[in-house]
Amino acid sequence: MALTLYNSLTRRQEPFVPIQPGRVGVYTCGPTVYNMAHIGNFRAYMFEDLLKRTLRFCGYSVTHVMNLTDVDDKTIRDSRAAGISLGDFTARYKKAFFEDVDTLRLLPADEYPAATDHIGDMIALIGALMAKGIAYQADDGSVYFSIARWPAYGQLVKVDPARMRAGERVSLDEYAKESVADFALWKAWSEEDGEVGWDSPWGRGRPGWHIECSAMSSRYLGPHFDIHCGGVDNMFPHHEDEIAQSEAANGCRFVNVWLHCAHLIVDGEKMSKSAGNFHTLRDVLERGYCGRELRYVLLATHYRQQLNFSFQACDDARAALQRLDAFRRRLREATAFADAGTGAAKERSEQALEAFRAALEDDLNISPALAAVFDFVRDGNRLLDEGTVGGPGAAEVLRVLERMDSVLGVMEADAGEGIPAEVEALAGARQAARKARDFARADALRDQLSAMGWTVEDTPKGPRLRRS
RNA sequence: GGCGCCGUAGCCAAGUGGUAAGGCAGAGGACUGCAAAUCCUUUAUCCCCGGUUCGAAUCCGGGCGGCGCCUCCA
Repeated sequence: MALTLYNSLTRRQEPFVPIQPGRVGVYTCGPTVYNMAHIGNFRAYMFEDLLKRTLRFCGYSVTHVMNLTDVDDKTIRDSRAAGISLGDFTARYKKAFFEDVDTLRLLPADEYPAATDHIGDMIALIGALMAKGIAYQADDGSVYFSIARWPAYGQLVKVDPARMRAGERVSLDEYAKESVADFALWKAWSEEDGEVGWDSPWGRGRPGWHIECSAMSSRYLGPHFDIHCGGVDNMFPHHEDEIAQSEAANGCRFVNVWLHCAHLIVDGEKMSKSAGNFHTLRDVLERGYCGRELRYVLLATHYRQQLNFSFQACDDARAALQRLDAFRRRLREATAFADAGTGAAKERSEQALEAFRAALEDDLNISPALAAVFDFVRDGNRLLDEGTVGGPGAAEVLRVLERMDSVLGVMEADAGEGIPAEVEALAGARQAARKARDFARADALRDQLSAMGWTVEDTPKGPRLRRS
């Protein structure tokens, strides 16, 4: 079996074939840095993280580029409202974004190009389109891409330009365009832009939204690369326009595989500020959940499936993760036990890893992948109960579990498990009380430990302490 | 109006022609001094109505319900 992915361009699942053997270039649409990213945004970044980790798991070397949109209507509007420069304003949210990326254990991209650092690349791209006569400058001073002069337009979304509802959501000042479907490449400076603007062959202004992704993706990945991702809402017009601009300017195919993830909804409803169900990562953390718990929630639904977020789901995730943690803890301990033979462990491990791999290779089918993990946990626990796994066998099982986690990224961070001397002493006293069959005292000590946040588990090999 | 997605146990969620994975929660049991952890057993007329088929959650038609995109929203 090999990796297959659902390509939005062909609307079918197809084998993934990289342009260069063994190497994959991935571009993902990143945040517009004008506020805190919400959990819906992170759903998309989580899916991209899963893709990236799966590609690596399958042996590919991945180059990942994620843009930061730091100049657009909203960043300009809100920075002015805040009375600070665009750069100072977006810097705040860039910082917050990277903190969140870290909390959610998203693997960092290789490049995070910001739009404002690549204005030159965009001007060059627009220049190429002007030279080819595909773009034009309208009476309002802005430069537009002419769909009429690019018949290949509309590969991703089957839109009929004639059917587009002119005027409905098109601001009046855009009537300068030759056709409603034309989109801005360069927006002429206007009063609301304040200090923000760059000089160009078409006068002072700023780039349109779509052009940044075309310019920055080809800058870092070349004009033709493997995979481009984003949320479904970006298919049209953003990605459609990117394809048109890039292919028209560069004269070659832009992207081989387009992947889009479905949206996240909350308790069955669209997430919105007015509905009061709008959550940022920080909101979730304030409710007492940790990054990996939200990570699990965002990861556990297939990316093309609408994800229904709820705090119940966070609770479920916590319990599921504790099960994984407990299993790993047992395995760690068991590596120190006597060798119980590696046959059963090895066979079961290979089988589990294969099932896990097969599921992911099937368009990142996470549910069966997780099922493979939990089946493995159950069988592994059974072998541990039976005492048929120890020493090298346990190490083998542990190795496979950690290999799985290289994709999931949800297991307990190692943390040296430092047990305070005081806790250790109480546990020792409790054990002594148990030996003396003074159970009332033993239970009192256990309650005391519990109040301090520690759980005692009595195993055949002695008590085990863990944070609860 | 155009394009598209979805409806499977109390909750989340796979499966897309041969009588239903997995997680959480619940029930019973084993283990334990009691617990915890773990294991075993157990919990589904697959939204409705027709149709195709030897056989449908799975394909087709029609309903009902939820969600998304249609110019800068992941």
